[in-house]
Amino acid sequence: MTAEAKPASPPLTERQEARRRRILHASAQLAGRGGFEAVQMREVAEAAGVALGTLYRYFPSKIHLLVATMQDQLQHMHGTLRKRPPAGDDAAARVADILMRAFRAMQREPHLADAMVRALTFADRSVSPEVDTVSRITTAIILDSMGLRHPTPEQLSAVRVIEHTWHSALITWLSGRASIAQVKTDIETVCRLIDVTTPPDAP
Amino acid sequence: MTAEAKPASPPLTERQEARRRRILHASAQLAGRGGFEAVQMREVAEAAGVALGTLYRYFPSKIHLLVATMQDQLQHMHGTLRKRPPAGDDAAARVADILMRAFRAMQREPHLADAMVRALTFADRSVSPEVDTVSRITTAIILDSMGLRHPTPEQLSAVRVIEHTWHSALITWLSGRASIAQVKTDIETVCRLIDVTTPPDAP
DNA sequence: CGCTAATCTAGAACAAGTTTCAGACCGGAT
DNA sequence: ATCCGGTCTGAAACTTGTTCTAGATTAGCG
Repeated sequence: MTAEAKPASPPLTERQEARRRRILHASAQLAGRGGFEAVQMREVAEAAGVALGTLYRYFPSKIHLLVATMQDQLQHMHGTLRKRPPAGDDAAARVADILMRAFRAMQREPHLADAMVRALTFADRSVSPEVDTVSRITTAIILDSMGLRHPTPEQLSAVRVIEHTWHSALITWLSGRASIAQVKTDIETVCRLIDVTTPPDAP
Repeated sequence: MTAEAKPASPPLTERQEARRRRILHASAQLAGRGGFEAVQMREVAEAAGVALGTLYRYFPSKIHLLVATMQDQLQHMHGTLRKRPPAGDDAAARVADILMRAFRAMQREPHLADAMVRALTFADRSVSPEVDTVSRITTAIILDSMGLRHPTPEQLSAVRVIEHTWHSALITWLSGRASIAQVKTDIETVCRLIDVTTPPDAP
């Protein structure tokens, strides 16, 4: 089980799977230049070689599309990050390391990051399931880097707060209201919560 | 100096000030039912008794309008909160108390909160100055509740992270992905950072 | 193969944010 | 009081997300 898991609605045919993939590719491509506003549904449809109506059948809104794009990219990143274990003595340092690595990946594609993160935080209730999936993947990445199999409720709270900070810090960076250094500080600051919530022992 | 301070662009005439106020009132009114999508520029203009073009002269986009609405509401809230001092022994408890009080205010007007917070996190670079103003007011509220006149850089970092958590937790609540209890936990968790960054002394 | 339901395409149509424009109006300088 | 530049109005136009429709294609099945 390689961390996939679709809601297993109707199983897609090969051609459909290919269409879906073309759409996601076009979405990421367009987002890569131009960011959120450059992802125009008509253009996505054309670039994916698909009719507008079909695009909407696969992704019921632009937000759905971009959140799905984020799922896709996150999955990639999870794989990439997993290859090299995070550096750092304690859990806090390792989480900070992973998040900074992820942040550097975002810096390489700021427009893409913009489109995905803006969509994520703008999503309303109709996109909750998909956003939740993104959240689960993010949680998995963080817990992974902590090397925890059975986190305590307290630690899970800390992880939730770390995710909040991560998203919000990204937003402030993307909108030019915080520097890269600022984001780094914020991440390191919030990671201290892990120490607070991870009491004694631990070599 | 009661925490006002406009960028002092051209000073507005009385009638203009009145228009601006009517617009903000209409915006809050419409947001109060229906949330973000219920704030339609044509309707705001009509409700404010102003031409569409004029609305756009005062607020260059729907996002600008809603962020300005948030500034307005926050200012109110700052005043209200200031009246009764926050309860709690240490700074962390007081901050958590203030934020929970603010959160309860949001619960009374969830649609309005939705419109304002969604606009805030969706805002792009063109709205940075206005969003920054909101951020400054929020910071002021938090520092106020801590009773700090000269916060250390470390404490400021903690406050930044608290603001990140505050916004992001609100978002997850508004989009139905987190319960009220969850938000409470998140706030209390992040407020622990204040203890961590406020070393010895302090009765 | 031939049928049927589901899916896909092309394109029009609609909704709401934003822009534009001609003319009416307002406030300050002469 | 008159004139001028900036402001406001009303209305149309434009853009992009979303919906709808009629007809072509496809997938699965007897």
